[in-house]
Amino acid sequence: MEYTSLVDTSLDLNSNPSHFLSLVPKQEVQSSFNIELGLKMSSVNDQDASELVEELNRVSAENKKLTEMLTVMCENYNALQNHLADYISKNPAPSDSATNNNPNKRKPENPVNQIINNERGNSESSSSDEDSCKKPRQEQNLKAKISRVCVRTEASDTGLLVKDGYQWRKYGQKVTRDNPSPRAYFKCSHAPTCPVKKKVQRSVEDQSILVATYEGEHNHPNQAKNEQAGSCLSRTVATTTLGSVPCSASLSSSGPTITLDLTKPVSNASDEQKVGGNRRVDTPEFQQFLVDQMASSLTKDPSFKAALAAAISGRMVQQNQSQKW
DNA sequence: CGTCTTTGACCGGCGC
DNA sequence: GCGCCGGTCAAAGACG
Repeated sequence: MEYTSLVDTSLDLNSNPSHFLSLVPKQEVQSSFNIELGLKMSSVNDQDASELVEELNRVSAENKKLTEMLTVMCENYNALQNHLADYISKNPAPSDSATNNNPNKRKPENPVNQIINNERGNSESSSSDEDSCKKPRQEQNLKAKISRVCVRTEASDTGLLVKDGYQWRKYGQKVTRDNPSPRAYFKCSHAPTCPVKKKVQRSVEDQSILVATYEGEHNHPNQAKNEQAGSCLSRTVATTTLGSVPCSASLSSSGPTITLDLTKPVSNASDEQKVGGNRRVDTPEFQQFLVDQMASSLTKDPSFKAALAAAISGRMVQQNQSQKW
């Protein structure tokens, strides 16, 4: 099975930010404009007054337009949610026995090659998961959730830290056979109360990508999540799995960018998504599937929306200021 | 001084 | 039974 870089699906939000303005909460939009207008009031004179009034009208009209777009967005979101619910009910997750055909063969596999989607609860979705190969079925059933997250880091960043809002305690590090990069083992700092563990290892193919494998579910609130979600995204790039598709959002100096990482094959993708072992990403059906997956996953993640909204609103202010000065 | 990280040792599962 | 391998433990050191 060969997966290469199949298609560049990067969505550069800079190209036309107004398309995404509907994602920005109304309050944020208003506050951004208020800040901008407040700054201008300090240097106002009579000649500028009419221009300011004119701009205020323009901004108000734009704000109204944005509100309408937001309403439409919310309606689309609800429709998507309903669509997703229908889809899940009609397409239940495949059972272990259906996919785990060769449980005893230990194959050297690249962890990045298995992006496991747990959003729909199909936690043990793939025979390719190295853990599932070795553990008794009973134990597999006990594992509440196993998910895999890819995080792109700066090339200079040699650490194995994946900021996800939770606190982790490192308890081990190993060099595995299939990857020269060491694998770090973390337990949730709330252990033993919280049973969640995670493994972090660099991708064989791309050393700048950290692959974090989470086992279990946190039984406590993520206290730092709200504070860290934004900083985490802006620091480097946060990547998650959108449905079965790995996706990353970066808020760099050049602006917000969402990237679908299709260089990483998907383990639990249904077979109908593959033809002869290769994904047919060029088909309209598959692209629609990607869009659906992206939309549903993005709209589900409040921290992602918050970070995205903050980035876009910041960008708007930046653009308006650059136009004015 | 308490907490966290590092790292070698140890353990258990698996294949031969 | 033996060796390989991934996962975990725990002592020692680093750090604030």
